[in-house]
Amino acid sequence: MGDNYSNEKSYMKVINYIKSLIRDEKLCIGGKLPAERDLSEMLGVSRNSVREAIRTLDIMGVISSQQGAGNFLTGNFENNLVESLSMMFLLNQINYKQISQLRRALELEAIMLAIDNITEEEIQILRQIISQLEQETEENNVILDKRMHYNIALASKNTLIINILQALSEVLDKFIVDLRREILSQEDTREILKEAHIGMVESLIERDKNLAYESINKHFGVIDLKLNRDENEALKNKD
Amino acid sequence: MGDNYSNEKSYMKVINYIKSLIRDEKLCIGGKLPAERDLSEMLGVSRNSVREAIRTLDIMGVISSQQGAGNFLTGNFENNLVESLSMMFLLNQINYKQISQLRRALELEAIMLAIDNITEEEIQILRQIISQLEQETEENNVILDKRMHYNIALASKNTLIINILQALSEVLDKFIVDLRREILSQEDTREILKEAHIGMVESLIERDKNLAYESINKHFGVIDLKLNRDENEALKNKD
DNA sequence: AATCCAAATTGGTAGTACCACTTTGTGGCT
DNA sequence: AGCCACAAAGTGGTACTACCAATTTGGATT
Repeated sequence: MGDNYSNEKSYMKVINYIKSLIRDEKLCIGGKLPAERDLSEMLGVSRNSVREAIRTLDIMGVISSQQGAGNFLTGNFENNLVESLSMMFLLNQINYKQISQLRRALELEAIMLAIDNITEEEIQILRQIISQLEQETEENNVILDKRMHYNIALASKNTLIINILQALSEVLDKFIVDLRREILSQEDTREILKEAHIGMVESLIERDKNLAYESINKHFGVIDLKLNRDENEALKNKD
Repeated sequence: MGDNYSNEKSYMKVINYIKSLIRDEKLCIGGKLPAERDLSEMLGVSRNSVREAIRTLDIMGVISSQQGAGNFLTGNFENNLVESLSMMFLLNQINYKQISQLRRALELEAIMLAIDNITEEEIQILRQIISQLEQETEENNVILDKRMHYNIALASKNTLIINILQALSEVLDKFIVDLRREILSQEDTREILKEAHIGMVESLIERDKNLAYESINKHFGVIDLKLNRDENEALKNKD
């Protein structure tokens, strides 16, 4: 009966209000939200509820809080993805293999889009990274590796894919330092990986989608090999 | 100086504590979290802070709150993704095209994985959906379309990809009902889409990755066409 | 043994008070 | 006039209390 609409949770009122501010362009990125006490009064909810909403938007990456200054609309979503993926990991809902498969799909799409959209400057950056790969310290290789993938993603010009790839990279850093290090420390796999990387950059220079496809395959072939071996060992340990 | 480590925000203490419960397997999916008042006392923080943490985990999809009963560990992450993507939309950080590109990448990976992993039962389900596509009501087509994509995703056995695709589908539903309806209401595009769908199922039956690739291309070719046309019209309207 | 109702439990919300940090503005100094 | 310092105001961070609303629990009644 009583359609009094008050079933809406208080903190949702706040979130929806902030959404409406964004929609009506009364609030833009970088802008400052009304003070918590003001929001509280305006919407007729307690400051607790306001803060629950703010905290939520904070974790989502929509806003960032600065004590003493205010809450500001930002729009950094990578961190949110990292948190979510970490949680999925913790809950055993995903494993390395699934992340690797997702990453493979996105890297492939990214490089294909990059071939269509990359600029001359972006190619220069990649050329430079590749040439630096020659003076290989193990430590440097990890950094250069990440920088290369990141720059290819950037060239795709797809914010969403860039963000997700970045988040995946961070999660992998957090959970499988060992695997990355192992791959890079072995002569043979490192060599294949290097070939794959060079192939990827080459494909961007030549706008060669077939080469891109092959290179991505080569790249993730190495990783899958390791993952499958780890999986088998895990199974053996169960006996 | 004062490395007193108390810089950690109170609500982060709570989140980390819950994470540790999960890590130590003292808390499993479906399990009930300690009561808010207990958490508050245990960790030496106010109930406010506990609630900010709980709310955050709630929005992330990690837990779900039931008034009077308790907070329970769930692990439904789709909703979180939907919220985040909606926000990115609102903030104009992403557009239809980028979502479509991401979806294309995931659909492709999903069908490739499905070819390797699909079971006989899952194929039967898809066969049935395809045959139902013949008796085409516009309304039904939308539903069947979604069901088909979802079942292919399921067959990939990659939770992460399944979740993201599901989230993308919901976001698209929320924001571009018109586009979907338009594509399905036009004789020519609908026909191509149907061919693509049949091709996708066919490729799963025959374990034919080339056909899968072609079919995905055909499928998203239709969508991209519409998107590009919309984009051009938007540009024209700027004059 | 099954049912029902009251009490305890637990999440949802409001309000107040105070701390910590930042911004602002005012007054005094050069 | 311009600069600096310091006080005041503004704002997020946290704690505590009180009460409401829904669920669960457990004992009394049948």
